[in-house]
Amino acid sequence: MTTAATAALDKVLHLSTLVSADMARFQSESGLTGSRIHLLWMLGLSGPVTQQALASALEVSPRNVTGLVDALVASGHVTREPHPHDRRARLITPTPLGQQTIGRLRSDHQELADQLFGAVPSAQLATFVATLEEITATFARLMEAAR
Amino acid sequence: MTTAATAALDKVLHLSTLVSADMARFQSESGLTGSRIHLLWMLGLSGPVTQQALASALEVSPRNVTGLVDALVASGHVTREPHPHDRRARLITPTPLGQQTIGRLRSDHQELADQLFGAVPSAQLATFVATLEEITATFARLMEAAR
DNA sequence: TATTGTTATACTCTATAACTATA
DNA sequence: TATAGTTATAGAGTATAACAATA
Repeated sequence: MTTAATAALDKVLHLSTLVSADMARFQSESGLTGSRIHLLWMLGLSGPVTQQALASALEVSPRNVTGLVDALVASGHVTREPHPHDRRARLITPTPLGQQTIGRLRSDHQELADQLFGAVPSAQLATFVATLEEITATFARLMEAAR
Repeated sequence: MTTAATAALDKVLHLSTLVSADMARFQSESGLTGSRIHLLWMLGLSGPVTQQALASALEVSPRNVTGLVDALVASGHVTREPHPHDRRARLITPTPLGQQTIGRLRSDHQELADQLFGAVPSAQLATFVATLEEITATFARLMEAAR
């Protein structure tokens, strides 16, 4: 028998799958991969940063960032510039093409959000968001306890 | 400015991230990878099937399934048996170890669902699920229209 | 002819370990 | 000594194309 709780979790996972599929469309249109898009997104949030900072933000090894940045330099989305105060480090900065891509990521994200939630009455949306916040907080507590 | 809609979408994505992190725990405990777990999960839903069927269910190439099944045979989770009616095909069947893993996947899934949603009042949960269904349906329509 | 699965080849993401240059 | 990044090496997932066996 399927409980109401498992049905709810399954629906959350299903929506995640759909959102991932939507992201795949952006990937094929832009010629970028998911990991490179993720890096660009983070770079858009932070502004120019070192590779170390990207490795922390993406929760990935420094070596991995080297590869992703190599690819984004080759495709013209970012530059590796000398760090002004630390000659060991490099500043990763979006090029105009990179900035344009980040802008499209943001507008697509906003557009998707509006399309999905625009028709939901605000009281219902408030309950939805409050529930999400509750279960996310519960989850964080569970993972904390399991650690 | 962040709209209510983007805030809602961001929270959904955040929860997805947390669920993925939880899955990573199962992976390290079982020694399996995400893709192999996904295959086992599907195999549990379908019962013994051909690799073609798995490729369709996982939305992945037949070549990819060959590699995943190779690994799961090596780790003792599934067997490749001759198909009774079609000598081209192989039936992939979980071993006792595979069945036990599928069972743990299911019980962990159920337990997680209960932990997350168990404390949510049923009226609130109903609104939550109804909202999820609405936006999922909206999404399906959008993707259909874009195709 | 069409389908099932495999071999061949290649790209991407990912990690750890050893190393260089700098702090 | 510690940190930033790269080179070396390796494993896993993924794809396409060519091929063999069978339908």
